[in-house]
Amino acid sequence: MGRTTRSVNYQAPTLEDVAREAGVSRALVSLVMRQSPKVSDARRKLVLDAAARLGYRPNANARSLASRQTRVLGAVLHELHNPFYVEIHDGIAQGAADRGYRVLIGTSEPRRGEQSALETLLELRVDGLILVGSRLPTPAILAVAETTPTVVVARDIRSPLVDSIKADERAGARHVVQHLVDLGHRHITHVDGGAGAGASSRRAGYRLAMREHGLHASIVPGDYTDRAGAVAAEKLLASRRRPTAVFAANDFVAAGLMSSLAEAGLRVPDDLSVVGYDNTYLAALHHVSLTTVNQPRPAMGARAVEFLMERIDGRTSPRRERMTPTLVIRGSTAPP
Amino acid sequence: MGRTTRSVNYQAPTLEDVAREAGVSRALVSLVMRQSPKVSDARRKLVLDAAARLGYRPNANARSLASRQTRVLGAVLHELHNPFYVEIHDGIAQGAADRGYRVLIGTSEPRRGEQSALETLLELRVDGLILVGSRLPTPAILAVAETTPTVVVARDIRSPLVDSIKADERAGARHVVQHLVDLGHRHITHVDGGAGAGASSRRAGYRLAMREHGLHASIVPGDYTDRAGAVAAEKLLASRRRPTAVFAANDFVAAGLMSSLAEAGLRVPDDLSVVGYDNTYLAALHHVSLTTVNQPRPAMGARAVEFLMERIDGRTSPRRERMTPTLVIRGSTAPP
DNA sequence: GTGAAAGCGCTAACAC
DNA sequence: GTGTTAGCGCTTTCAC
Repeated sequence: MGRTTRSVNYQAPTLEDVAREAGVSRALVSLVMRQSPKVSDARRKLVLDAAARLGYRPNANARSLASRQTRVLGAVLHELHNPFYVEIHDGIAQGAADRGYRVLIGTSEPRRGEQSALETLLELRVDGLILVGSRLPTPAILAVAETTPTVVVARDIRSPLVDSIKADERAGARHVVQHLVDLGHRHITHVDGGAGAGASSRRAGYRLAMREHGLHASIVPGDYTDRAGAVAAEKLLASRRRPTAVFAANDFVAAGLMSSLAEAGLRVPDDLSVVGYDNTYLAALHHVSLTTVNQPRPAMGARAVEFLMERIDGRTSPRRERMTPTLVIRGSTAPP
Repeated sequence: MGRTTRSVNYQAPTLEDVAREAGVSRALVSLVMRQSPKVSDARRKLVLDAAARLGYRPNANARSLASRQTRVLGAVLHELHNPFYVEIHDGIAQGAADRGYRVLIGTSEPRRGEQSALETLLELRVDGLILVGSRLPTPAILAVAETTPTVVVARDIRSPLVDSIKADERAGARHVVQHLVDLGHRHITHVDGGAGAGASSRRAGYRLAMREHGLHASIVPGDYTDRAGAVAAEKLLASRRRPTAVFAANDFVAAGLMSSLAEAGLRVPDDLSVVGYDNTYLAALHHVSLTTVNQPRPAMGARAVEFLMERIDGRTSPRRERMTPTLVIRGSTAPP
């Protein structure tokens, strides 16, 4: 095997090396690499062959330093574990690829803030930024938007500096309540999502809908985790007046809830109806079969890229888009 | 509001701007930014204040061009949707942060190969690369390792150029078979993971264990998706000789399997035992309660960073680590 | 500690 | 079409 690793102190070939190998000028190589049309096919091939021979790979740092653009979009997902965000990212990746942009996801230690992820991306001077489900304080986001085109998804920000895309959470929550009321439920409890993206709107929508139906709103605090659902279940089981239906802040909460309920011997939907939110694959599993609210995730991501492109191209007027959520009825709801 | 966006043609302040603002030389600012100890506290503060006033953010491109290192690690996850890979990434993020490195995840359009994600990271000249569950052809990985320190997780590569970390899948599969045999099963079918990372080892481990017990191995082809599980369930239901237990390639396959089984009116584990693999949160959901094999995911990620650091520091001898998997027994298995 | 000077690998005018 | 030139924003000797 001899010299095992070239990795250490390996010197990547440069434009200049390629030019020398091909016997042409550096400028010509640069033009070829940038796919300029004003290069003869013969010389192009000459250069490309030389580059391939050397294993040349353009240095993005040098390139963006000189050109003042990176053709890279930065994405920060609040949670990599939440399939909801990941599916939004699918739309982002697709949209970006369609336009010849790359996407990099900034990450940070588990749960240690999005700020550091953001910072990395910013130092790289990405051309634009998409924040998915961000829980960053608004001022922090605005400060970023001041310097870099920014759009937020699954969160609302009212500022001319950023565009936002989210589903109409209030409407989604109202659909849920309407569905349960139609089934005959009157005692409907909401386990909320705490500070999670969209949680306050879902809570507000629930409150509003309950009032409209002349029903009493009752809210158990939680967050977007199945753990929160389990905790909430215990509270519900211990309460004097058990609801006949529970509207969980998202599918994870609902799953945690259902697990604890099952452990306690309660059956869904016979003893209690449960509704989730987000329509993740979790909800679709037959064992779970959760009635839930669907948001057009990939479409939301694709739209974010669209808005971002417009901003990169100079649009300054803000865009705020509300996508329409739909209720997906499965087996976790039934008449009381 | 006046001029709404500064984003467009916003000119980020440079080292020079900070130096001017602080009334010092550029070199001093550079030293401060790199946290050099040989700067007096007074001058340090002077510079830091000026930088804060201007909203200065170092340009990573310029920095890495000059210093020939980025302090960034690139990660490529085969699938963002698979919580198994994401939890490995948690370990990576943690390990990297502990050592002052950043992590960027390369992405590509859904399902369109890891190669383009890799390319982006390589052009950025990341200091090292971690491939998680990669399905890239080995030569492609070796070509990359030739130029950049590389380690693979949840995949094995025998080459002095790359380190690898994976759990002992064969052992995991044997645990599964042993458990089922102990329960009294003799007709155990394996729904495999096709070309998935580790799938062939799980298959081999299953085969081996079955032979050791003098049992007949029977394999239904699949891949790492719940869809594959559903398809396999139909095949099993249609077969003359239905097994009493199924060992699924991973938890997703198991979930799909259980869903289809439930639809067909079969009960798990009463009519059929099911075992998964990976111990994702899916398996832990009470509604699923899947017996499965656990791999120490965050530890695997952390170890990957450790190896990568050694390689970046110059180690050239390869490391291959096999982590020990453990069987997690839940409610999906019972005597036939 | 501090300042000057060179150069990292590339792009972008600009002449030829 | 092709070659020349001047930076992009930073780090890194090296002399002071």
